[in-house]
Amino acid sequence: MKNSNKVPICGVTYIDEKKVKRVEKEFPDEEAVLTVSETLKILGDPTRLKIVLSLAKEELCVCDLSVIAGVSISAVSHHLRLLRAQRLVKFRKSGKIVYYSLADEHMHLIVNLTLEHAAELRR
Amino acid sequence: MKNSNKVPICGVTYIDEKKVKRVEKEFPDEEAVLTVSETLKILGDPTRLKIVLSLAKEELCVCDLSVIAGVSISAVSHHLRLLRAQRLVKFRKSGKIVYYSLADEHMHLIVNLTLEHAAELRR
DNA sequence: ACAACATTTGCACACTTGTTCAAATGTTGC
DNA sequence: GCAACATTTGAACAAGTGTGCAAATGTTGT
Repeated sequence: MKNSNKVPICGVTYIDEKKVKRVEKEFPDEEAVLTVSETLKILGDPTRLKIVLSLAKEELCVCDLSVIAGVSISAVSHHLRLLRAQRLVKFRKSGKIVYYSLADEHMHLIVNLTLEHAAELRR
Repeated sequence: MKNSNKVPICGVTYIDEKKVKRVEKEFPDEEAVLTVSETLKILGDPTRLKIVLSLAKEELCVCDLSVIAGVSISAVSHHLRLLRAQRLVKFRKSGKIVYYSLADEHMHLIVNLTLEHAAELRR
């Protein structure tokens, strides 16, 4: 951001300071923005989205997820690590096999809303 | 995907084919998955999320967005191009100034849901 | 036509990301 | 203990991304 050192930033005449202040007044703090954007970024990958969409229907092991998502088991595992880190999925171990499932109900809602949005765009 | 050429993929004993088939049965088609993940990816950047959060409250010009988001006007403009391409925002021109706003109501919902999810994690 | 200004665009560069391969870890049954 | 297997992890690499700078575009008022 070079502009902030210079005056005027844009022609001061055109900046609507009232609007800016109004927006900034109840803006989520930096941390919240980062958390949310991180979550959305995690979902913003086709492979991970497939994983999440699958888990929205069934509890599945890594191996089965690999088949559905169409990538290697290793790749799935890497993605699951990210999903776990953001607490979007949970898992339980049963011997060698690890079963994953969605962490909470928010995930379903978010995904479904975005599907609706996509559907609307195609009309 | 190297595994798909080899048999068995995992120990055939452990793959639950029924589950896999069940999930694949009504899976969104590839195109839908790509569209949705693309939308989420777009929102999955702190700067763009700030832009969207701002526009959720006020119609704003590029210059004001630059101040709120804390990046250069150029950067904001680049981001707005992406947001426009995904039809997440719309705009109107008034002389030199271009005013941006959110494209539809889905955006509000998606963002708010994710904020809720974030809030829940912090409890 | 010109100067002033908001916005956009092309380029460059550091940085991030998704993937695979190979090796490591952990678990089961012999 | 050992072999078999599911999963995880680390390294490496190509491809993608966010940013600022500088130049281009478009608009207004003189």
